Formats: sequence, C-alpha cells, structure tokens
Amino acid sequence: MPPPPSSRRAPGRPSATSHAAIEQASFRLFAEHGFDGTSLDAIAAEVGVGKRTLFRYFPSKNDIPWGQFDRTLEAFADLLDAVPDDVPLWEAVHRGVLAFNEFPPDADPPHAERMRLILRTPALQAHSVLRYGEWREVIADYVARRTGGRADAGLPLAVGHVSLALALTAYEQWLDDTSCDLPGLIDTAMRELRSYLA
Amino acid sequence: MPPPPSSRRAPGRPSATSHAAIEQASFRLFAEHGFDGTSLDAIAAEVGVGKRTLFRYFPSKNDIPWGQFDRTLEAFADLLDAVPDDVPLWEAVHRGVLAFNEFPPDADPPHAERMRLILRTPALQAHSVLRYGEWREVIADYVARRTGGRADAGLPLAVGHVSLALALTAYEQWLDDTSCDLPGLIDTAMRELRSYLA
DNA sequence: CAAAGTTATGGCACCGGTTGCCAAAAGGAA
DNA sequence: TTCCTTTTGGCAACCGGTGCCATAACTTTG
Repeated sequence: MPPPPSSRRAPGRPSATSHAAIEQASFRLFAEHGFDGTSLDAIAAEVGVGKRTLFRYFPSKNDIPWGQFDRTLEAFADLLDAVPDDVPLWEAVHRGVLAFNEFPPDADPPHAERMRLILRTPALQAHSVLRYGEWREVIADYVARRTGGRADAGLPLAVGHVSLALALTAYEQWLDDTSCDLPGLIDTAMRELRSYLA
Repeated sequence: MPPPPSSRRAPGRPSATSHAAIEQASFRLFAEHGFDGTSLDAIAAEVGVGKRTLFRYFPSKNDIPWGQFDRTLEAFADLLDAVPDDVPLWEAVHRGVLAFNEFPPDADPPHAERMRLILRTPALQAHSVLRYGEWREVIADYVARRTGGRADAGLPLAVGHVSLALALTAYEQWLDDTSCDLPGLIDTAMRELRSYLA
C-alpha cells in the first residue's frame, strides 16, 4: 500500500523550525522579559535558528504575537455569512462579532495572554491597527453586500469602525478581569450604546 | 519702562531651532520624498541642526507630523466643557467632536496635508493609536464626569471608542474629497449610526 | 552511487531610528 | 574674567529589518 501523497516529503532541505515553534518560544521569552526586552537575537537563540530565518516565517517582530491572523479572518467572514438574511443588519453584524469572540478555552498560546500582550504593549497596540483594518474590511464587505452598496460608503465604514469600537471596549474590560464572559461584555457594550443614543 | 518679564532672555545657550521650524522643514521633505523616503539625517540637514537635536524636540520621527497634539487635546477638553449641561449626553459629546473638527482653513502645515500623511502612511497609521488613546481619554473623562461614574467603566470607554470611530469614518471620506465639509461628514456618520441601530 | 535539481538556512554587511554619554558652545550673571 | 546655566552635536552602540549569496540538506534522475 503506497503512502498517501500528502506524506511524501517535499524535495529540498527540510525546515528547521515552524510558525508554532517560533510563536511558543517567543511567548516564553515575552513572559519572562517583556516584549521590548526580548530581542530577535534572543528569540532566534531560543528557537535554535538564525535571526535571518525568523523573517522567513514572520514579516516582523510585531507580527509574532498575532500568529496566523489571516486564517482567523476567513473564519470571521464565514461566521457573518452564516447569519440568516432576515436578521436585521445591525443584529446580524452583532451576532457575527459575538460568535467570532467565542473561542475554545484551550488555545496555545492562551488567548488571554496573547491579547494582553497585544493590547497592553504600546508597540503592539500601534501595530494592531493594520490588523484591525483587515477585520473592519470583513465587516464593511458584509454590510455592503447586505445593503447592495459599496464597501467604502459611509455606512459600511462606520459599522466596521463602530463594531471594532465595541469589541475593543469589551476587551479592555475583559483584560481587567478575564473571568468575565467576553461575548457578554460585547453584548453589554452594544446595549449601552443603544440606550446612549436613544 | 522695564521690558515685560517674558522678554528677558533666558540664561544658557539659545535654541538653534524650534518645533515649528522642524515641522515645516519636515513637511517640505515629506511632500517631496514621502515619509519613509525621508531620513532623519535629511531632516536634520534641512533644518541645519544635528540629528541628535531633533530628538530633543520630538520623541520620535512618527511624532513630527502630529505637531503639538497635547495642546490640541487641552482645547478639546475645553470645547466639551463649554457645552451646556442640559444638553443630552450623546449630543453634548457629538457637539464637542464637531467643534473640535472645525479648524481655521489657514493652518500651517495645512490640515488636509497633515491628516493625509497621518492617515495614509502605514507607519503613521500605526503610531496614531497612541494619540487616539489620549483623545478617547478626554471623552471618557467627560462622560464619566457627566454620569458621575469612573472613566474606565463601560459607557465612557464605549463612547470614546465610538466617537473616534465616527470621526475616522468621516476623515476617510473627507480625504477622498477634501472639498467636503468635515463636520458635516461626522454629523452624517452619526445620523447613519443612529438609524442603523434604530 | 554520483550528479543534478530544489529548497531552506544562516552568515554578513548595511541601513535607519533611537539612546546614553559627554565635551563643547553660547549665552547671562556675579 | 569667572561661574553658572542651558543647549547643542558628535560618537558609539543597540535593535529591527533587508539584500545578497554561499552552503546545507534533501529528492530525483541517470
């Protein structure tokens, strides 16, 4: 019986490491010395690889804590598409955002640690906007599709921004007490916003 | 008649430049070579000063386009305080944000050029979140004062985030056509949000 | 088994932003 | 003139990031 095609090794020199290995080694060092206190040389040494090689796995040091965010975004788009079309627009978006933030409690590195790092390290806070921009785009595309307009029109842009605003509000509170229910906090923020504007 | 005390020269070596001079020289170079294409050495040369000295006026290259943002924030707080207390909270914040974005059309460097640089240069987009954070804090403090709660409670955080969201939405549209009325765009975004959530 | 082809590694030099350190410049005051 | 105060600016060093290229480590082919 021949081995399945996926088990045939690719030609060429085999990889010396992986995204996951770099991520885990990095989080170990970040926990010990902080993000700024951890140099790329230190990470490279911990992984047992040349510094030059790190840049073939992550485009920058700032991207390491984000892991494989592009794949996460695809899942988000699917969650939005799964909401029935007869749900009012604002509620559909809201449901999608809630679902996106229900994650398995066994992520590695743990979700709370990762988000604390990202949201409380100035250099990473700054870098995040680029990622947030992609996230907002997913929402803007969805809103544009539902309203039949363009994704760069006022409403899609605004909904993307406001949805992000609510999520960030909830995350800030959640980091103060990670035993809270994150989707619950988002839901509360949405309720508060609606009564604030009423 | 003695000269007013403010005109007496301070002791010590006089300054070789100023925030304004650095800002203007920088914008000249940014316009010509772009932000990333302008090195600090080039700016220092244009100003006629040592590179080391630039860091005594601005904490980083990214801060140059922002100018004196701390003073701007004080003005923003005053604008919010000037709104009568009997105006509903959401409308008070909204009026404050609108007033903040009515600026004289003769700013130097021009407001549109500055904002285009900040909002369309990735490195500056990223850096901006730190400034936005201070801006949101002004709003959160105001909301907390009006509601008699803490600034890190849900509503103040959410209002800060959402106000920023609307402003950024408007700026994105304004940059596409700077002949538009910026406060008008913010107002429209607010109206759209209210009908979206209704 | 040897040669050829493929792919990843990692060392090196280099750039640009940033910081600490310190000597020197440039003014006022005694 | 001397002292005090403040700013300047040069220098070395660190760190993140990039281009270049030789080489290691495999697979495939002959």
